[in-house]
Amino acid sequence: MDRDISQAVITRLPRYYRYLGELKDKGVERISSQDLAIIMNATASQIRQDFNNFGGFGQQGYGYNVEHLYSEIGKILGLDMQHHMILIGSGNLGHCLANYVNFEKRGFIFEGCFDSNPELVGDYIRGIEIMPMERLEDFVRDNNIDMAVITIPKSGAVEVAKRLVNCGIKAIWNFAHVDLEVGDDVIVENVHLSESLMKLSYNWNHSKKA
Amino acid sequence: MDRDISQAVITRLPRYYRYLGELKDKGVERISSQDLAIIMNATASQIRQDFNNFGGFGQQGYGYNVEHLYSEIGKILGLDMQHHMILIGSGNLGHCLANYVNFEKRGFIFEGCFDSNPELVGDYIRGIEIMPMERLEDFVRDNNIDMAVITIPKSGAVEVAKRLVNCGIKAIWNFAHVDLEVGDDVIVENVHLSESLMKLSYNWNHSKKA
DNA sequence: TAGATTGTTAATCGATTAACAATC
DNA sequence: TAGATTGTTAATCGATTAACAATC
Repeated sequence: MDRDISQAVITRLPRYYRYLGELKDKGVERISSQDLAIIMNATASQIRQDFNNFGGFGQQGYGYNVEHLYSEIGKILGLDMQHHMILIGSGNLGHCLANYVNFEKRGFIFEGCFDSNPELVGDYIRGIEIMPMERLEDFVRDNNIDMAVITIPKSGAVEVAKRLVNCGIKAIWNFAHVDLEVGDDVIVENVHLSESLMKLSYNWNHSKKA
Repeated sequence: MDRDISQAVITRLPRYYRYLGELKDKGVERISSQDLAIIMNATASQIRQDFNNFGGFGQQGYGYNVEHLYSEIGKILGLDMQHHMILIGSGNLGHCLANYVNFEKRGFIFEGCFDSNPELVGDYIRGIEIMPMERLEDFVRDNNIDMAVITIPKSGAVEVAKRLVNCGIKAIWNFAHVDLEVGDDVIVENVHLSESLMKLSYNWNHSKKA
């Protein structure tokens, strides 16, 4: 159905979702693209174009029904489905992600955690058992895992990604500072924190001179 | 000097920096835009355009000297300077960031940490003292702090950002899931983890149907 | 010198914004 | 019905890619 939507649009969807959720919580029933544009600091034109990639959610002369639009965007993002996830690496970052209660609310459920450090094996993070890396393949197969989160250092990440792909994982949320080489049928979403910090550094340095 | 470089270019700089660092570590002396393009999965044309935003780093018939280019991009990104940072929030995410040894190597130094939970005050994260929020303004002024990292929940983030701006902070690395409202002279770099995860979710859902 | 490869201009492509007819 | 606001087409803007003259 909705093939070849640009990543620029996809990147904006969660932000729409957030603002619509806030409006919904405030009890706002309907909103025009113009008013939403003001709140979100965007253009009404872009908002209408973005939404129309997925079908007509609005009504002429009325605007958009907040609750309906919110729920539709949620579905587009796949938030109406359950995602069974595993965590590779149980360091601070892994802990932090496992503790994000909001993830679970949105259908992202951590089913297991793996760590190469034998001393941590057997511990629990928020009810999730830490297992040895050897158990990875079996666990993925037995528990219908469809997403993996890589929070280990870059040195081990490429190898782990290969194993994940080999046992059928199709989505990887990668926090290791490498570009993972996977096939076209595997989706990788990178969070490169140090690159984000360098970007801040650049913009800070260069704004001072303006 | 180098005004109005597009954010698309800036976003790519840290990635160039990473690949050039790896080449340097491997002992590679020079590289052409063509070869770099292959390694990085980009186009030679884009690479040359990007570099030329900042001046001519290459030489016709030769290519680019890896070590020189690496060091120049580092300077452009401000990695040759020290950044004095504070951490707002000492949860798992704060811990994880404070423990990134590579940040310190690149000149990003955590000087202090603040938490509203009185039970944590007085503890240390990697040698950094956790202080009560009341001490924020004084500490910033006395220690030449120029960057702040917000790792507290969204509910408190807007208020804290205001206080940071009021005491002169010009760069905020924001992990709270809100858009901070700050003046034009303050740089905010957002890391919205849940939006990143939703994007992964979208792409995963929609790739299956292809 | 000849070959290689940059720096840079021109062409293309894609994304954003503007405009307006359709319609609630 | 008249006013409001969408859905959508057309215009603009910006970013990427291609081409090539300059030059090491």
